Amino acid sequence: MTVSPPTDTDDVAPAVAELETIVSLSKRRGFVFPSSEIYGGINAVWDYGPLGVELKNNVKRAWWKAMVQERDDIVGLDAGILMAPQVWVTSGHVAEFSDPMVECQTDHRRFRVDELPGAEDLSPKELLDPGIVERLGLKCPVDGGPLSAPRQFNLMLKTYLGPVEDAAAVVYLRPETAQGIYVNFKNVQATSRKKLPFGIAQIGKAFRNEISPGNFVFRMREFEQMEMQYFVRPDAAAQIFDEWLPRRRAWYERYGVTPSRLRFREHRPDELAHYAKKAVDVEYRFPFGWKELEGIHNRGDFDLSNHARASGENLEYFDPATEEHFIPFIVETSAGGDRAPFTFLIDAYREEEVKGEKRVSLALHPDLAPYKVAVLPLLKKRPEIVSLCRAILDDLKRDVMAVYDDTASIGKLYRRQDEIGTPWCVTVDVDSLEDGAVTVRDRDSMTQERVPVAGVKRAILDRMEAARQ
RNA sequence: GCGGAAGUGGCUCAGUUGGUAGAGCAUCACCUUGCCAAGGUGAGGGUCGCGGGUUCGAGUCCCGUCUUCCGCUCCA
Repeated sequence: MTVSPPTDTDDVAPAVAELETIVSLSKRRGFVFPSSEIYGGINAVWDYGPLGVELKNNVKRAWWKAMVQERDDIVGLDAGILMAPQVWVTSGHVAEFSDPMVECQTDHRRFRVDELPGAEDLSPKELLDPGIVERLGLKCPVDGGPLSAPRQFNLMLKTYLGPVEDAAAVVYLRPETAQGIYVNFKNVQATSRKKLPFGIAQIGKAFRNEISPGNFVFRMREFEQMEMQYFVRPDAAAQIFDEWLPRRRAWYERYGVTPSRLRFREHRPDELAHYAKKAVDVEYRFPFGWKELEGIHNRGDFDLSNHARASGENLEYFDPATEEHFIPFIVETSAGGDRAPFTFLIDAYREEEVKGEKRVSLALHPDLAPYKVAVLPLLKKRPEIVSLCRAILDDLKRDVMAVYDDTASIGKLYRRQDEIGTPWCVTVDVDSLEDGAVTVRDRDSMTQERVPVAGVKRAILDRMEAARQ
């Protein structure tokens, strides 16, 4: 599998819009708000508004559909955010996510103490010794400047389990959802009776004390992951890894992301995470550069072997075909549950000039759009028209997200729906009262079609089905 | 965490040498219009991020703090 070279200057596919434009639209129309805004906000946490939660739920549903519903080799799981503390020792996160670091006083670069020349063999206690810098004469490896005393950086969030704040009850908020899948491997395999290769899918919150959060919802301290852990024979891992790359890229394209704004990037050996044998990112051309949307990793037997060793449980799989016992390898696809909706939102953004006015529309895939259809009266003064609208709306609502609006002229009502990505509008006019038909207007083609009132829902559902082809 | 910039109605911004806040758009009501952001009248909405200080008086000056953006560092 060939992947693109890791450059950030590759600009064959410029971003759709400035980040501020997207943030502004999100706030204005109720997709995303800063958390706790009336108190000045809280760093790196964002809240989804009425439209945002619909978009995000639709994205999660689309992912689940592709992973679980449409495949018979993957099953779902919803594990707890809180786990036994030992899980994070075994996973390597306690060691890898927690580093004593020093900062250069002159150029403000930061370094892990255990990577400084002369400090490689220090014990964990010595690494945090406030006098260690002076005692060993440590200097900034870049400019030779003086270094601060070591400080502990811990990327995992902690809380207390139980009513008493006792050190013994400290637990972590999971920094990744994957471990919930690994510790349930035996339970899921036994009850689902799946044979290798098979996968476990999970969507849920994870928490990290990011050093540099930012870029809107791109890097948050509380975020959602959509992960699928695929358990395979060790000798099949490399090939199965390669098969997942195009599959995952195709998923983004299936829901409308422009192909030229997607690329693969393979991690260099020196940037691999502590658990990974091989890693390829699916990247998107965000307004702030090419950034990771999703990581596809070959984790080998790192996780299951360590959990087997630390817990004493036998986590081997018995292959009835070859009568072998072995620890499966894991190929994971780990997608951002906030980055994905963010990407679909950005890539759907359209701007055009109409009579000197800027017209904004979101070309969201119908499966992702917050509302599938808006029911609009051409003339709200006629009570028969409004009540016909209501009847049509009530019928549509039983199957799809639908909305009614009559607080502006018809042109403006259309524009509002365009701006939030509603693919279809149903318009009731005076003629509807005579001929029993209404207008169905399509956002992207700007075409209109007369449809009998009794066939409106069928027409919308047919269009949704057609959009999935 | 360091350096730089910025925080004024939902959004985008103006606010002159300090004299207790405005515009456009948006929202709502009524009138008008009746298939792609038309027009008119009116209304609601801001203790100017937060706290403190200087001053007779602070959106304007000073200090602190929080948040956002850019760069560095780090990271999925």
